[in-house]
Amino acid sequence: MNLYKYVSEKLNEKLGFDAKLEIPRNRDFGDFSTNAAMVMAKSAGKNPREIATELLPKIRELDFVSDASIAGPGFINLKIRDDFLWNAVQTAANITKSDKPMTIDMDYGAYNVAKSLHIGHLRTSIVGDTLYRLGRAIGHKMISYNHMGDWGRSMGMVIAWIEKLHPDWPFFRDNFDASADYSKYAMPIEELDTYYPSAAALAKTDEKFMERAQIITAELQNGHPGYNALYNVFIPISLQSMDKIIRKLNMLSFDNNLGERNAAKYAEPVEKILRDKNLLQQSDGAEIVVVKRNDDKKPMPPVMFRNSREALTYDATDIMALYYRKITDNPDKVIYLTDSRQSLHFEQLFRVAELLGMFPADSLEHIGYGTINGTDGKPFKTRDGNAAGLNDIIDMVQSAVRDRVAESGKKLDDATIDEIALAALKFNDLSHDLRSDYIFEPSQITSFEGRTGPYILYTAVRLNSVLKRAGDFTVPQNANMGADERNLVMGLLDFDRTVQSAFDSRATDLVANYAYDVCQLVNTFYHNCPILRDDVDAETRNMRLSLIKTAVDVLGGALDLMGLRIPVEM
RNA sequence: GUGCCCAUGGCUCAAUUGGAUAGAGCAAUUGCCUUCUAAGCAAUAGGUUGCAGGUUCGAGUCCUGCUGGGCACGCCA
Repeated sequence: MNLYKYVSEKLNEKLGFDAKLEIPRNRDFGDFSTNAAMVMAKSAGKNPREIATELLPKIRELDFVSDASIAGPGFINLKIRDDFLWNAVQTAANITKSDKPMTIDMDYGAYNVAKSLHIGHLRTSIVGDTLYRLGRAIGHKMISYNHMGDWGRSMGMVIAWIEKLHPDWPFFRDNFDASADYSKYAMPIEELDTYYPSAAALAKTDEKFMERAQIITAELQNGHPGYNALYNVFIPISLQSMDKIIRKLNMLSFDNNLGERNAAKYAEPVEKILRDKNLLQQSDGAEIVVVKRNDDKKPMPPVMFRNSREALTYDATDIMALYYRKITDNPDKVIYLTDSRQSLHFEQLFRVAELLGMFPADSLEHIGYGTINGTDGKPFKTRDGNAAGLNDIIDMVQSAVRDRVAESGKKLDDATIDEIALAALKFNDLSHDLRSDYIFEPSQITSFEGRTGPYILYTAVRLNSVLKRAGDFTVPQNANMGADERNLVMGLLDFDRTVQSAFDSRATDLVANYAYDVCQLVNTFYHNCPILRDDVDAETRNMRLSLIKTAVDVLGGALDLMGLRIPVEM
């Protein structure tokens, strides 16, 4: 039930005017408020309060309105009838499906093969997963892509490094036998993870090594059998390690783990379209697509399709990936979720897609999120100055929860501790505005007072505990609500609206902050309104129990959208 | 140099996308466990929304200029 939408539509219908319904910041003003009179006054050249006085009787005719009054410069404040609210709140946890469902490709994660996940992958993973769940809940057909970095220079670096370690391995021989089984060359993930950083460090000082890596990259892409066989040895190892983190973060698994390598298969058809449309140009030995327009005020460099060493760049593979999605999903929208530093790249990419006639500009969307910084305001690093690994961060939060539990004398199993830790980590990430940077302070994440994920879980756990003790109860037809109960009802009735606008504006922080707001209302109610005490009469008890049930459903719904679960106890 | 983004109590973040008295959490001070889980509730204190103009019934939000910060700008992804 989307109360906001319902009231808004009925009100506009009654007034014959498209007014904007607002929820007053100050609840004393009423449940809803409209500025219709002030907007109408402008075109009519009249006093807003005068018009408001004319509108008031009409508004009072609406059956769900218990009171309407004029305030301030001409706001009309509404109060909703309690019996209407009580009836409405029974379906507060339901999410309204979209009346025009779309097919939406979501590109997030973008994990790199043979490079362990680090803090830079945190937001794209967590927020991407939540956006996906939001879209799905609203009824869109969501298709997720982990566009893996599995075909670029880093692959050449890793292979070059292995060549350095094991020059005697068969992959590097001229008489390589592609039909043999090479699975015995598989290395543990911990070892594989060290290859890229080592190679990258060496390449910085050793030009010859860098050159070798570049040659290998090009040869790999052109089908060199030995390199491809070796590549096929370490790819599954890497995929397994990604999968482990995905499960640790309680993310939905990707519908597609298809990256640059898959995209590169479509080089030919894409290049043909580019040539047919006469879009490819030679420049300094490279092939480029000019995307600059005459009316551009900002610099708009060309898109690099193929570099002077004849390797495909990520510009090229991104175009091909888009082509692949067009011919397989034919989506209404493609949403990319990456670091905001890639904004220019995506603007260029979208222009190429438009030039190719593949996707209109408004069907492609890039959401750029800010960086996660340390207290110094610079990208978060571990104490030794390295980018913090995702596994290390998760472990750190988990051990902090373990300490906290030990301190309190509670006994919780490992699964519960992991769930609490995950809530701390994910809520922190989701509750921040996507577009801005935020500061990641381990001590703040791991202290669980106030505005945190554990606070939300704790609230839900307490509610469940009451429901469990209470046993069966009946939902009363009507309710005589006090202020705390009524405030909670209004909060719960805002769930559907929040979900809708969170997806519409791609703002996952709305869901997280909503959950927190509801918890505050719940906890005030919980504190002030006894339920199972002997002096509470049956009618009141039933009313409060049904309210708690709905609150758990709503909180559970919000938590589910964040990929979190309510523990049994904590 | 060109362009994009940001600036809100001591700290970390909000503000229904132009609405009414700018709200939370942390840190500080204080009260509440013989009551359904105190990871909780309640109270006090803390603000010229970076600076200067402008737009209108109304600006933290929109426009202009300035100051300070972040980021990007063809052969990495």
